[in-house]
Amino acid sequence: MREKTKSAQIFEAAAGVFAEKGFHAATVEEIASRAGIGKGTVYEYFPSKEALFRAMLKAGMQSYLAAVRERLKRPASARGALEQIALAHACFVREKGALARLIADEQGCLAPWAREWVFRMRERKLEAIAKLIARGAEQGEFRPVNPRLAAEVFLGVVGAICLPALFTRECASGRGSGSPAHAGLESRMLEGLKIFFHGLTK
Amino acid sequence: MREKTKSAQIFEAAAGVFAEKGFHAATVEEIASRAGIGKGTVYEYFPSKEALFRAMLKAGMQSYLAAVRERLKRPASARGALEQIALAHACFVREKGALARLIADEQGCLAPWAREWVFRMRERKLEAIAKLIARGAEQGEFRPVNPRLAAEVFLGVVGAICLPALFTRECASGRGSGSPAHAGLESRMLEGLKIFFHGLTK
Amino acid sequence: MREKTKSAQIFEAAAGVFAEKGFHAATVEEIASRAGIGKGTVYEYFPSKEALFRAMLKAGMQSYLAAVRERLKRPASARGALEQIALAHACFVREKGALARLIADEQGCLAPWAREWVFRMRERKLEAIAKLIARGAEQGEFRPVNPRLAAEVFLGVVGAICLPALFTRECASGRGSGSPAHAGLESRMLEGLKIFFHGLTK
Amino acid sequence: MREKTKSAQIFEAAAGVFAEKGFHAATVEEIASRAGIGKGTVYEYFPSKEALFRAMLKAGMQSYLAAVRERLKRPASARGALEQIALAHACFVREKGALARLIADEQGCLAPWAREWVFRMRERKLEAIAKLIARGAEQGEFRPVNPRLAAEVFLGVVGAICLPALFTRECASGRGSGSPAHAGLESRMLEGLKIFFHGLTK
DNA sequence: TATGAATGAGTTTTCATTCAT
DNA sequence: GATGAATGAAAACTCATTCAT
Repeated sequence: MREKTKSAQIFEAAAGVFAEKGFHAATVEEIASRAGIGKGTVYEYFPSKEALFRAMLKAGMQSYLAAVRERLKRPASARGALEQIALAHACFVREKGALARLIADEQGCLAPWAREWVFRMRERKLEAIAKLIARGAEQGEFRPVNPRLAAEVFLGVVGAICLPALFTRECASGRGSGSPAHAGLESRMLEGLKIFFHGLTK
Repeated sequence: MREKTKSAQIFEAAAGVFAEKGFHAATVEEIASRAGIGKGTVYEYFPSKEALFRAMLKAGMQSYLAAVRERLKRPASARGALEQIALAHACFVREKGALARLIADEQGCLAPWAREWVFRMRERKLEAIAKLIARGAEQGEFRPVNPRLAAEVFLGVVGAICLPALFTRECASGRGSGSPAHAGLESRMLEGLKIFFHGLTK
Repeated sequence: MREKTKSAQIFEAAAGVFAEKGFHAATVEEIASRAGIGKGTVYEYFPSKEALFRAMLKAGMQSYLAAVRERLKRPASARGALEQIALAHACFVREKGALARLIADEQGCLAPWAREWVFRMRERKLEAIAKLIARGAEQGEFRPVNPRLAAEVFLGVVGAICLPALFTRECASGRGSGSPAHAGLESRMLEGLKIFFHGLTK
Repeated sequence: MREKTKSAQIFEAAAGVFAEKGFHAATVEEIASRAGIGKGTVYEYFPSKEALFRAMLKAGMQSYLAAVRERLKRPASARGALEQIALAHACFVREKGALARLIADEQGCLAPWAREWVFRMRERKLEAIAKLIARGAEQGEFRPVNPRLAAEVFLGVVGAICLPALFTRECASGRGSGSPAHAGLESRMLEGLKIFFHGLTK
């Protein structure tokens, strides 16, 4: 009766190592040893280092999206919805720092194919957020702005607020809640967003 | 009478290759061949691949800072100063795409030491910007806000606006001015900043 | 009531895989799966891959020798005896193509120890055949020749006639009788031997 | 002023190791060390172990064919031509034992692609020899026989005569002339062929 | 000074073998 | 007995670095 599947164990170790070292500098050996298994065992679950990386990114992105969707279930104003997205982002960063550095981090220095994949993900997020902002503008909640541009600004703000938390070493240990960089991440997020929303108001 | 010193030639080639492939996937051989010199020659100028990387980052950062300082020479309002910083950033991205992806890009997945170095650079920038914002608030130009937080938001906005330009392939070729992603980078920057400044006003 | 013992099952699968891939490229996993058993089970019957290979060669050689002896039971002229040997060889190739490629094939590129073993087997065959030829010469059936040399020539002829059948893919499937390369193997053998016997006559 | 090119050095070492161990069991490290160079150097000349193997086979086959053609320059009777072919074969075996085991040896246990390549080479040889035999029959030199079958028999005889020389360890050392297995290889070849030619006569 | 051929440490990947179930 | 998940030794291959020219 193990709590985690072997795949999940490997994912977690891989996220940590890949985030710390980057794809090329990470070694399968270190991933395996951090997962507490033998090197060969990794290859029982993933056909190659790259496949492991892709699978981990994909799973991570799905869990990220699931967290966002969960928070958007209840209807809310445009501002409320955007705040929920931002808080989901902060929460993801706080709880899965290592993964977040690879996924939520929009600008990772990855292999070209990974960069493109991450970029496409970002485009999808931008579209959804731009739609929210456009709706907010139509309904008089925001002043009229270029929704696409405002969406980019929004993601920039959210990312910037989380950045310090991504640089701390403790991220990797999973439960970074005690780290000073994480302290009040959500409240700093809300306060930072106030500037953004103030910029969209009236 | 060469236009560029050998070091500068190597820096330029290195920036391109490092930005495209990342530190580990980049090979000294490709850097040398792109610089039009022999592999061994690189080692006449830099003792190791890592030393070349550090030196290139440092030189790049210095040219970045010089560009910013140049734009801040003439006295200006706080908003004017921040706009100049943002435009310098955009200009740097447009002209040295590859380098920018490594330097201006705050979140690169680099080796730990490089990440820390980049992080410290960011801290210095944040301090300077926070000071500008605090001054603007004191002088009634902005409403009172947490200057440090606002500075983070500012960098987030500036970075987000430049991001699409950093993803385009043409960056590497040095003169990316024709690329659609670069078109109107400065005007998009100013428009994006309007939201930010609106958020700081009244 | 299984028709075949587990060992025989494994032998058959092993012969196929070893013949197709060679000793080193063959994997225990594929042998097991082709035998329809689990990988670990192979090790219940053979202590190692190499032991399995040796045992399979040995068993194969025994069945080859048994087939030859069976055909030599009834007294015959020297020519008749040699023809029976050749036909036994052809028959073995036709029915156990994969094994034949490993055993009857005198020149396999095997591990050194296997090569020596195969070579010793060949020496024994040569001795027996040389004796037959010498007897034939004594009794006036053949003209006087160097019996050892003639025996080598005999084996060369027999092997050459069978060669095309050893290269066909269908060998592995066990019952290759339908293959064009096998069609008339025995009659081609007898016709080829006519040249040989003509060379020994008068 | 080296006597041999680096490629030739590697070819020679590779032929020895591949012949002794087979393709899969041979290691690049051993080939390199036998060639007296570093492991990495092999990869400066050949992109992969397999490429080295193919190149070595091809070069070896060309030198084999060149040796045969050289001996067929002067016009000769069909028998004379066949004898020259056989002697070229014997000579090749004596001088390049290791390579011969891979090339002249018709039945090597190689990777499938290599097996097919060797088989096609054999087919070409068979055609040429069959033509010689057919011509000899037309001109009354030989009695009428199936030329294709007779060619197969011829190759079988030639191969069988050389076989003992291929099994000796000294082959690899290049100049195996002192080995007992090589002693009188040519004279044994001619004597063995007498049986064959006697079989074709009258 | 500039070069690139040579090198071997380090990485990914495979697979024979073990052993708990 | 039978199994297959787990393992790590071993092998192909890459590339930073050296050094003779």
